[in-house]
Amino acid sequence: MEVFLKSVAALNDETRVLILRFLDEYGECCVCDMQNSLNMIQSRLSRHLKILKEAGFIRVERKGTWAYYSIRSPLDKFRSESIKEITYLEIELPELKKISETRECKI
Amino acid sequence: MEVFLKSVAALNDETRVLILRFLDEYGECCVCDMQNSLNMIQSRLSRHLKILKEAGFIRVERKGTWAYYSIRSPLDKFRSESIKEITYLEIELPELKKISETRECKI
DNA sequence: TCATTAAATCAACATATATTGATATTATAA
DNA sequence: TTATAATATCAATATATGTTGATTTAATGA
Repeated sequence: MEVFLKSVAALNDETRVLILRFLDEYGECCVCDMQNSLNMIQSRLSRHLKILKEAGFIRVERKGTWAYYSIRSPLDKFRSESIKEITYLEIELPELKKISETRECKI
Repeated sequence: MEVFLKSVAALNDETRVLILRFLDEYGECCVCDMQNSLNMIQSRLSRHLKILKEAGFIRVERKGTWAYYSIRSPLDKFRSESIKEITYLEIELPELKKISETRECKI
């Protein structure tokens, strides 16, 4: 029950649904790129990434000061069905702005 | 997005997960029987039933003063996967107390 | 019509969660 | 080391949601 409710609670927020959709579309992405692309302030984004991570939807890999997030793989049936369902929603996805690669983050 | 979030929000509560599991196990059931079986006060149960109904998980059929709730059928993929996932949770299910049939409700 | 019963809704309150700006942590490089 | 940049966490506040007891609504039968 606890694990299920944690997954469901993580899905129960428009911001997090958008983040999942974003990562599913563009693949691994660092926080500052998401800040830029999704136009979210850092603390807000960080909070939601933590919730999604602890609910088992995403994973992090640290590379220096950067944290790269991506959809966890493999996902169990319920989580992957959830992601699939989110894909069907046809959310308007902002374009990916990869400033991290230019070494000009300074967000 | 709105419909998806409504479904997810409906799942995001231990009480409602239990109600779904209960209805899935025992089939159509009236409110007073659920009150008794699940040991919930009427207003609480009624609120959760409404949320589940509006999220598309269950349906009601009125028979006189009684309201019979059951899992809606057919369910779309996400909702039926959710119900399936809930079944796997192995929730301890209280037994069904069918007092409504004895005509001695007076709850 | 009036009383009774099942169910729905309301009002008050308590708890949980989201947002923001400020601060802390961690890694890198000068 | 010290400064800087990326990310995480904290504190304060606002909003959403759950619980309860009281009230309302709707259907039935005397």
